[in-house]
Amino acid sequence: MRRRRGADGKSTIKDVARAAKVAVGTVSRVVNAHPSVDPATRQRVERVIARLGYEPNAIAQSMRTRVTRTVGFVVPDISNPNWAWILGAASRILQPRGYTVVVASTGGERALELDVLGVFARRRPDALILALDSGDDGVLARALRQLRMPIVMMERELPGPWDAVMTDHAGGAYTATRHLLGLGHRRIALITASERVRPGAQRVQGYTRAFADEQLPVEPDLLRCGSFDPDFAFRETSSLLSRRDPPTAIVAGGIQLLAGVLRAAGLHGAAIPSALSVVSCGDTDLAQLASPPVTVARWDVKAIGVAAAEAVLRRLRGAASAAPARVVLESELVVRESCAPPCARRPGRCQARIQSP
Amino acid sequence: MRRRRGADGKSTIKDVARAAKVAVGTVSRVVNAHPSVDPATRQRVERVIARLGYEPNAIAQSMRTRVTRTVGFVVPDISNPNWAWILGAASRILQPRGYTVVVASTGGERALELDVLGVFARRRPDALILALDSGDDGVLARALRQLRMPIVMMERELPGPWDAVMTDHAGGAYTATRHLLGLGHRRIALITASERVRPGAQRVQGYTRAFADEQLPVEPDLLRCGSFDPDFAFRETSSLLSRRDPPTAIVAGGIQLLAGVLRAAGLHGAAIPSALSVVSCGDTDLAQLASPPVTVARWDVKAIGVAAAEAVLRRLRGAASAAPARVVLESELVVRESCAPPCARRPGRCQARIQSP
DNA sequence: CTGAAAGCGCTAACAT
DNA sequence: ATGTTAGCGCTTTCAG
Repeated sequence: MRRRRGADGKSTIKDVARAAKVAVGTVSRVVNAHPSVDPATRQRVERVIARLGYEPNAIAQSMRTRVTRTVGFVVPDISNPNWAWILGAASRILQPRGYTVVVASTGGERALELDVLGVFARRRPDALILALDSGDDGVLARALRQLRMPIVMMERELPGPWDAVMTDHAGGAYTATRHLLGLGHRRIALITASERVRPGAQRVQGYTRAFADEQLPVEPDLLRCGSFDPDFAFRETSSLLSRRDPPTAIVAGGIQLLAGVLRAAGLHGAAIPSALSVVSCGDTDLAQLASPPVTVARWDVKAIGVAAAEAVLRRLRGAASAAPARVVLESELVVRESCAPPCARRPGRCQARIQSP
Repeated sequence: MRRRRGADGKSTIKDVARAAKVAVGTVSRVVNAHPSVDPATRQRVERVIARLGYEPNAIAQSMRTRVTRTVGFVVPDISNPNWAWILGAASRILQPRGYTVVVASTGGERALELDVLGVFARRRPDALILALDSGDDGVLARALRQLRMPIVMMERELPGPWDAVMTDHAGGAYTATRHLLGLGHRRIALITASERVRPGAQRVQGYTRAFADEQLPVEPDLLRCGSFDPDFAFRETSSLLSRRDPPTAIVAGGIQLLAGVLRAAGLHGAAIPSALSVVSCGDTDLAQLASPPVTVARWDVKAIGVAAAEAVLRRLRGAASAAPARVVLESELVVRESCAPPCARRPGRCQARIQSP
């Protein structure tokens, strides 16, 4: 079986054309399902394609057409289940439409974020879905604009002409805090991400508003903003529980933080909810199956991915210059058993069973 | 500032050459850090590049050089934390080396797997890291071979000339089962993935071997192979606990399965470990923080990603035709508090505290 | 050290 | 309906 092939051993459109005794244009037409091809010719070409195992070279196609049918996905850490779920949801929509997802993690570090934008400037995906962490001094926004491709921001607020999909984390933290306030708690700690990233800032805002509503003061030391790392939550919880007047309740302001809070609470022997009430922002197996099950402010994580993918498709289908869309997902409180009224004496140490009559 | 640009508004190597008054070849040389460029010329070109915001078009580069600096990553479900961790670990190695990871989920469905392989046949990544689920009738293996690129299989055993990295799940299940057997359990259930995928098959094998070692018979109905979906574990656990002679212990043979097992056990009021002992294959926050903490057979999930990435790099660095490497990671038992000797009477219902002297 | 030119594999006119 | 051909943007000889 004679056939000439490219250096990598794959046959090219030329090989097919030669073997089928047609011009390359014709092969291109059958590959792209162009209507004006004689059925007989089409069949002959298709047979040759099958015989040679010809696969159109997407690189060459992209070079010609200037579209890669590729969507970049940039997040701080793709190992984080939050982003993994979102990626999964987005790719479940994009993949069947012929788009391939190209991922990159930034570690939330500015330098890497810039690097990654550079990579995508060179690779020319058709669109970008991203969550950038480093604050904006205009450099990032400019870099994004230079990309000249549809961009969808996730859970972040970087001013610019791009679509954005996010969760009302302020609302989530607000409801969580109110719930605790309503139970009679006053020393409520909030552990969450740095205020420089939207979810962190939003939660602080919701928390603060809940206190303001009751005309109650916020104690600054009870606000622990730093990162989404469970170890951060562990350290902060330990530190909080070691205070002379430990908080009677903690809001874990991030999907991954609950694990750190529970671990530290366990180590400190702080019984939940008798000695310490806990609310988590973000529902997980852990929140549902912990003892007791943890009250959470939950939202539809995957919906972020779905909305982002749909925004991308909308742009790519021609609404390229429509006004930036902005979708905000609601957060809802699910009351479980991790919250109780605060213990009056020996705050943070009391044992509910012992104290009850 | 005059400058001609491509249709997408990006300047090309030609624009740079024109503006710097050099030939495109020279621009190419400075971009690729070729040594033989006069320093003065280099500087002039670099300035123009900065001024025009020129970014080499990776598509065109790939077309010429036939390398994409891209690695495909194919798994059943990228939302699954197991794969997300592995992807994270792999990309943490690949990204700094200039490789971009392209992901695709297959849902474990044959048709999609074939689709995805087709996509990658066209996109021409430099290598592929994958976990295929559908059994092999030779079609898949042939498709992979036609790809003519380095391939690394993860957690799967598909015969062929590719590297493989996997975990000794048989060993994990064996140790877990022995542990239970040693405690005196005899009716031990195993819930795991379908036997058609390696982790499922391996766990059944380890479990069976543990019984064989003790010359004990395996009761087939206690083997529940089906999927890695927590809902599957939930259903099977419910079904098992509804038996007239429910198992006294359950091995959750998959990282995600523990959640389903615990949920069902909770609903059935089966206290752990007094009424039901539980071992999980795969360590998680849930296993560590459940009450009681769950004994697990654990292994280093990320190491799979690291090993896969390293295998890819090794091939890409020239060891293209070395014999297929095969790395097997060990699994280790971490005893926590979810296992106790089986309850003698009223199996599956007794309360440990009531029975102890 | 630098310029000129030949393609990489494909699509999309433009002819016929 | 099909053949021909001009590039897409880049790298890489090959001359000079």
